[in-house]
Amino acid sequence: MAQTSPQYRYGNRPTMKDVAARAGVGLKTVSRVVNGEPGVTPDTERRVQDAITALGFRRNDSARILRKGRTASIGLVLEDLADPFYAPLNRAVEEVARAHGALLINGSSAEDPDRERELALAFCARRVDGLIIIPAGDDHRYLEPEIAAGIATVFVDRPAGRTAADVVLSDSFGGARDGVAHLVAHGHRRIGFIGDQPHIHTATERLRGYRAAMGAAGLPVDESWVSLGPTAPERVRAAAEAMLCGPRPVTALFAGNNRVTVTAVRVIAAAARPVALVGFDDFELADLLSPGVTVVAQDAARLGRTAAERLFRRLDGVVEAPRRVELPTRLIVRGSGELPPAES
Amino acid sequence: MAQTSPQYRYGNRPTMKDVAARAGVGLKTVSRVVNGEPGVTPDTERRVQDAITALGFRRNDSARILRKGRTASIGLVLEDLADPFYAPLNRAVEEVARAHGALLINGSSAEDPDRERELALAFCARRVDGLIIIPAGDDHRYLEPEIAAGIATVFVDRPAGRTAADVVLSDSFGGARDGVAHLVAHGHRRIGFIGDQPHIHTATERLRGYRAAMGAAGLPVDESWVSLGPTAPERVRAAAEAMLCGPRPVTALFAGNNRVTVTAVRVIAAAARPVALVGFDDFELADLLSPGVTVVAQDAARLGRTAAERLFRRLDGVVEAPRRVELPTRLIVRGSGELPPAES
DNA sequence: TAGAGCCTGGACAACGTTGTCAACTCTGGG
DNA sequence: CCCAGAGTTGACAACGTTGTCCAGGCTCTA
Repeated sequence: MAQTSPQYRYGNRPTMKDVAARAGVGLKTVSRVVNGEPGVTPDTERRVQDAITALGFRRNDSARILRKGRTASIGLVLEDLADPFYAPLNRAVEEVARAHGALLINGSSAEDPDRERELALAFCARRVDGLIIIPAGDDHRYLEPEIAAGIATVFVDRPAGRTAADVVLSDSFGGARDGVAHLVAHGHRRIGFIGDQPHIHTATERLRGYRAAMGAAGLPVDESWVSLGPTAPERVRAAAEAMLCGPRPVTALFAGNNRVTVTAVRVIAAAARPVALVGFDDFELADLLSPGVTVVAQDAARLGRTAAERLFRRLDGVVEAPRRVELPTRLIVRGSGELPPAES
Repeated sequence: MAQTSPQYRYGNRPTMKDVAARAGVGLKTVSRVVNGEPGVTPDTERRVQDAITALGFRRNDSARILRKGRTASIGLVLEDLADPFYAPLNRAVEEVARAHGALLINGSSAEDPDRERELALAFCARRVDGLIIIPAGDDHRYLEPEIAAGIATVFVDRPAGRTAADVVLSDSFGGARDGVAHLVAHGHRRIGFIGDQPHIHTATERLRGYRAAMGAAGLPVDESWVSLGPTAPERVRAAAEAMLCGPRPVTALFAGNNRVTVTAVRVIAAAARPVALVGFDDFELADLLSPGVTVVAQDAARLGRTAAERLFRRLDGVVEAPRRVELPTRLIVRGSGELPPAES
């Protein structure tokens, strides 16, 4: 059949009514064809299909959602879409969503609790079926009406604040403890810790791991060896340099996350004497630096996948108490942690 | 006022009607309060607000969208959310969207034209106001009804196929030409080119730049020095090793994108003799490898920002012919390109 | 040939919101 | 005391879809 010239009306799209009129059938018949429902003769179906292509019709999902209740979409609030640690997590969530036929809406909180809240609630207004949140704030009571109303919610990477909900975490404490123990095992006695801001759960957990390892080895911790704060390069650089040049200089550094590690590598590369380093989070090419950077690796993709699967299980109707899942970390030894201390 | 216990009904959220009933006002008055419209006495407003918090009401944006026509959301189809090159682009688009009060829906095409199409059309069904697409396929006529119906569309990183639309690109040809010329200037005569799959526009453009630089220097190109294909490490590794060990081994490599560069760095690090390298796309820590990797850098964030700004300009009603914007690249010299050829 | 049952198709209400418009209340002036 | 005008408020339709339900035509059987 020759396709007649499409009759688009700008900003005024054809609806099922238009298609029905053109095909000379009823409204519901068009709906049936569009949704592949049974009960339409092949001939009628073809007439409808022709009308659809001729008019350039596309179903309006807003109306559909309004009618059906479910939106087949989930929202993801993370810290920074562009962070190399969160990007794979994002992708993993997307894959799981796709496998369940859902779309993904996402946004970066930039560590701002207000922005996190704003994003999460905007997603709720869109009536996403579920939410995955990497918390920036530490009070998530604002989500209670939403959760009660049926929006499944899973927190990742950091626990929710003041709210019972599913959480998927990495073992920050254990990972940091093992990483620091590795440095201790190689003879280091004065080890610095540079981490993220103290209100971030993973930052304090890792610091706790650091203290645990030091304590277990009977090593005192000079408070000038500990620095928490923003991961901006300038801040980290200043902190590292202070530790390396202070009155009681450290011989090794433990970096609290991937952003810190990257800056630490730069500082150490420029340092007068070799400094051992272990970083939390693996990163691309870590093995090609010299020495290769020893890291405590967490599996960001698995974190995302686990959270998303948990979310969809809830959406599928599984009812159980909120659970806390903790994924193990893995120490990847590459050399930078094995440097002997410059002095005993 | 004491807050009465919330009366959430699971899966059956309160609507404006419920709020109106509880506050003892009309439906429209609730709407006015929710949207901050004028013409409501402070007393009435407070009654409504109380009812809202008591019921845990949140406006249903699906219904709102249906009624208003505009969705205040845009869709972004990219190749891979987790790719370190696209992640900043993604973030930049998000920032611009946010500045315009729009949400971002996104998805990865994984270089699959069908998946690109599926995602883009799903976004259209959601009635996004605009689309930003990093094309995987080379035929975008499927979008014509959508564009005609008013969905603004901008293509980024690669041009649209068979459709007139705004495009924002990096200067792949010029960048590759300059990068290769840099190698030539350092005495290299036999230079390999490893790029992405031939159906990808940027891949062929960069190859064209390579050929142009070689031609301009009067250097013949042995076809065994050119390899296009998937950027999977195995494929790139095999290609690089073949070029380094072949009958006419190359003394330098030009890597067609960030994925290729990373693998090339690994191969070269393990090679018997030094091999010069220039890569397209900058990457983190490129300066800390030894030697530092010389790259042709494109500004992914700027690419995304430019595209998004263009999109919103169209959404603001600016009418003009589709335009092609080409952003310059920048050669960042770090050392790996300056290695002399092993032999003349 | 009548009756039962199936298949196809369509009329209509409902989802939750916003725009239109009319009605109402209150103030102040004549 | 009435009226104009301003300021509030609410009734109602509409947005585009889907679920429910019924009508009409057909086939099949007795």
